[in-house]
Amino acid sequence: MSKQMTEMLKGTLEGIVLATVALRPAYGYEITARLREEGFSDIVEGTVYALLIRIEKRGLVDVEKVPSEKGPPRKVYSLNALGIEYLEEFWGTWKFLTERIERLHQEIDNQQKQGD
Amino acid sequence: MSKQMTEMLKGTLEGIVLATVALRPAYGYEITARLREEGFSDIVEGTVYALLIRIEKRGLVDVEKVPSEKGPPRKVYSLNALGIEYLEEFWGTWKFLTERIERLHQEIDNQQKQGD
DNA sequence: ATCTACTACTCTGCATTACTGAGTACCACT
DNA sequence: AGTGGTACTCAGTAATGCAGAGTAGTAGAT
Repeated sequence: MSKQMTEMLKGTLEGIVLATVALRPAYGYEITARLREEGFSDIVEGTVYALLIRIEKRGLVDVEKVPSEKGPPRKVYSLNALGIEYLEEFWGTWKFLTERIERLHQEIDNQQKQGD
Repeated sequence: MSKQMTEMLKGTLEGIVLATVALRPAYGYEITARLREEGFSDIVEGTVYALLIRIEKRGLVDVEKVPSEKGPPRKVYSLNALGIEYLEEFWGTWKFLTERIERLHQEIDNQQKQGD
């Protein structure tokens, strides 16, 4: 993982995982695997599990233990009402940030065009 | 500042400041003020100054001391070749992240529409 | 002259978060 | 017994932003 990406994930990985769970309930190992498929190739399991415990403690998700055919029981997480609310807030914060960064990017772009 | 925004700024504030300086050279107090005007109303000075010292140490910016009419001399930062390269990398990482988050957002949106 | 206010930069300690790297446990197959 | 894949846990570390205080320079008010 590039250092840049690691730092950028701080504050966004939580939203990404909440959104993943919002799409459909999932357990840690599955979430980690899905993130890796999505291109976050170097996400470590420990990071995801720690995050899941965090959001569980904050009461954003409900947890259900489900036996697995191939290993220890799975902790299946699903977004509850508080989690949905929190995810909405995340989209808002994210939108605010992307708009400002996008604006900066375009200002630089325009400047470069004028410099030709 | 919301806790969400604080965490989200980790890893992105650096790019925001680099982009701000790329637009035109600037000094710390000015950058802080500009960020506040842009909507990052609760950015603290200490954060920006610490970040500037960091990117200076990494050799991403050049610094020039310029006397001020109204206070201590200003440290004017401008992006150098290495900084420009680094900023390009930032845009790449940022694009990767926004694409994936945007995709997640739309998948949830589509799901909600189907759920009607 | 000194007090206040604004400009401008610095510094220490803290909270949060992701990574590293190791460990535990359960099951299937050889 | 040993290997490999599934599934979760945990201690220690690095990086970053915030809180809050401090230092300094200039100008105008008291």
